[in-house]
Parts: sequence; C-alpha cells; structure tokens
Amino acid sequence: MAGRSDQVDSERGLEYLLLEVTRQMHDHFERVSEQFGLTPPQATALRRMGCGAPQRELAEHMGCDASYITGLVDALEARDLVERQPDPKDRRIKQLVVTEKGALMREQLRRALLAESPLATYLDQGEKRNLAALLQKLLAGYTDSLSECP
Amino acid sequence: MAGRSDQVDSERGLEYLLLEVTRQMHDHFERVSEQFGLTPPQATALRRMGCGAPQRELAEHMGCDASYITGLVDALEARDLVERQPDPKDRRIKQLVVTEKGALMREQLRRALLAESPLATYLDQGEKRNLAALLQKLLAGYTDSLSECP
DNA sequence: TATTGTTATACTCTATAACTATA
DNA sequence: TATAGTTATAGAGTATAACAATA
Repeated sequence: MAGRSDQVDSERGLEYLLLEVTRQMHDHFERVSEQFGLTPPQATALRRMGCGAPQRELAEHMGCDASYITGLVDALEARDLVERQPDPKDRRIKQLVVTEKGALMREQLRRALLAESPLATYLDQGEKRNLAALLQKLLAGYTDSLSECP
Repeated sequence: MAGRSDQVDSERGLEYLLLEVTRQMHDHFERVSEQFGLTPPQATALRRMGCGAPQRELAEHMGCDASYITGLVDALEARDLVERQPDPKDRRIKQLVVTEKGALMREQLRRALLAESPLATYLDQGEKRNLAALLQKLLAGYTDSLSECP
C-alpha cells in the first residue's frame, strides 16, 4: 500500500472524498435493496413512485429511458408492490400506483436505509445537520417531486 | 408518495440528500470520463493505478473481482496508458505501471473532474472545507492508497 | 496445495430503434 | 403527426467457475 499518501490525499481533496462517499453509499443502497429482494433500480423506482403518475414521469424522474421503466414496473407489479391503472382521460397512459404491500415495503426500506447507513454510525446530530445543509446547497436546482398522493 | 411532502422530505433528510448527491456525482464522473474516451471503470482504474502494483491489488482496491481487471487493463494497455510488467521476484505477478501518456491523461482527468464538478459551482471555499471534514469522518476506516510511485 | 492472472460464460442495467394504440 | 408504452436487441459492467503457470 501507501508511500507518501498524505501528500497524495490532500491533492485529491474534496472531489476524491465525494467520489468515495458516492461509492460507499451506492454499495450501502445495493446491500439494503438486496435484503428486500429488490435490485437497486427497482428499489429506486419504488421509492420514487407516487400515486397515479404516468410511467413517462417516472422515467424522467429517474433519468432513464421510458423503455427501461417497462421491465422495472413489470417486476414490481409481479410482486404486488405496484399497479398499473388506466388513466380515464387518456387511454395511452398507465398510472403507477403503489399498493398497500408496496407502501409497507417502501417504508421498511426507508428505515433500513437510514438505520444501517454509514451516516448513522459516524456522525452525530449536529454534524448531520451541517452536512445536510451543505448537500442541499450542492443539489441546488434539483427538483424532487413526482405526482404526490391526494 | 405521501402527500404533505414537506413532512416527508424532512423525514427523508440526509440519507435522501446523500443518495441524490451520489447520483449527481456519478453522472458527473461518467460525463468527464467520456470526454477522455474512457468508461467510468477505466477512469477509476487509471486514477487508482500506482507504479508496480499487481493486478490483484487493484482489484481489491476497486472492490471488484480480479477477472474483471483483466479486461480493464487490456483496454488501458491498448491505448498505451498502462503497461503490464513482470515482477522479477514472482513470475505469476504482473505489475501495473502507468505510462507517461497515462500519467498525463490522469492529471488532465483530475483537473476536469475538479473544474466541472457541481462542487465548484455551488460551494465556496469555507463550505468546501467543512464538507471535506464531514466526509472524511464519514469515510472513517476507509484506506485509500495503492502502491504509490517512488 | 494455494495464488496470479486469463478465459468463457452469464446476468444485470440500460439505451436505441421499431412498433402499437391512442391522441 | 406526435405521444405513451412495449418489444427486441445490443452493449457495458460485473461475477462465477474452470484453467494455466507459478509458488
């Protein structure tokens, strides 16, 4: 391993740290998803699914192609976590609705992600608040919301 | 998703923010890698390559299987960015050495990652220092360095 | 016998293009 | 004609297992 790594580390700095945290969070997310029998994109879809949003909207929200959503929703639907419902106004559209079972799993998933996160282990409350504020700034223009439930 | 989204968002909090930053950084890394004609794992490998580390060590460092390294190094070697050199002490081992061309690209890559990062755009110096300190704590036990150059 | 690297193979994630039903 | 969703297909990322050479 090492050899004058302090010098190298300080050069790499923040961008390097963020990349590493990125990897660690990705692995964390993968592990937890797996505990629920979900692939990471399936878990992401479940987490982002609203009540009655068209698939198209989920695709935009997840930043992927609409064709990919088809398979994702197929898998979620096969496990009764999500349903496709017709839109009465436009018969091309299929509205995505989380089932009761899906909503339950989503909540358990949320808790597991929180509880087992490296965050919980290594930072105290004040530090977490600081970090949250900085990340929020970083994400500036990002818009979160999918169609929300009534 | 759950109506009354201010409540939901604040519950999601930090874990959610980190996941989003994770995605954004991942996209950023992908874009920049592409500018250099590298796939993200190729870029990661180049960034993590030292002077004379066995492939096995890179595999551990990248958290992937050794068999995957073969193809990665093939691609990098085909572009004269990296060389496989025999280890005089153990003829099973191939030492990975970054070429001059590879070192140059790695430095340019580093600069591009820094310059075009969302970090540069949205945070000032003090905020970056804060963020770095928090992330460092988060990464606690993580060990960074591969064999460094002499 | 254990270890380094390679090959063959397969699975997941994802996009592009062509298609259908509807608007 | 344009849009929502589907299907077929292909490519990138990655692991597992079997293997060769060396230790």
